[in-house]
Amino acid sequence: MAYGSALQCLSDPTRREVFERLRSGPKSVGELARGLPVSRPAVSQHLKALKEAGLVNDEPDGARRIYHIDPQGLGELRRWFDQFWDAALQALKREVEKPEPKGRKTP
Amino acid sequence: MAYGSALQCLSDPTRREVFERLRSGPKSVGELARGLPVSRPAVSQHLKALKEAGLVNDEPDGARRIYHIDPQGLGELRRWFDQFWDAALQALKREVEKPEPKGRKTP
DNA sequence: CACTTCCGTAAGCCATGACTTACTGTAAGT
DNA sequence: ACTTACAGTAAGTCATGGCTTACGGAAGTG
Repeated sequence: MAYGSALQCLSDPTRREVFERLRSGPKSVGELARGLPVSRPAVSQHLKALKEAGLVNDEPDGARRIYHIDPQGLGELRRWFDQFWDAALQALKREVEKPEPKGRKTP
Repeated sequence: MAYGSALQCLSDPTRREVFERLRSGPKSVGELARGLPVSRPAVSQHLKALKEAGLVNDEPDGARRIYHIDPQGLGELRRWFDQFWDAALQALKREVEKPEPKGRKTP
């Protein structure tokens, strides 16, 4: 159940902001921290959490580290999420096909 | 940005368990609390949070209240999530189509 | 070899929130 | 009307975790 840690990661607004910034492409830590209302070490800690959740990955580039979104964790999240999506669609379908057997709600 | 509160809701394991139990169909509060390692008031508080996030809805049934999954919040979450999914697919596609223009990483 | 830049880690502070018990309210049964 | 079952709210406790500053290490530049 890796989607648990992934969801917990994305629950924090700052961490979500970091993750969203990676959507436009790979970036370094300093690049990600620039403009954020928190310190750079904070961003490092967030990236560590995101990496352990399988949401991002990194590769060294000289003295810097380039982070990018990892499809791995994203895929697990999507699979878990689709279960509810399918269930909701089926429930909605049942709701529509059932024309109030007893009693009207909008008389 | 309603997906923010939705993600925060689903970050808690207990709240996630409640939400997952609703996947098999609408249930009452006591029914949801039965078997969970927390008290019934705790489940009530979780349901309140889930409702404010647009993830569940409820309707009275005598002295009970029946909760069910709300497609509303689920849809917003999915739209937000698909942005990353698409971005990840495009990035993966670029990665595959790019045969190392300069320098080999695995010589 | 200094010096700078970039980054991760450690320690500590403090707000957030998940849980409990106790209470109130509402609906159904007798 | 009394009693029982169901559910939401209030108040208070306590752990989790997000942030800061301070430090240490590794890689480029003069």
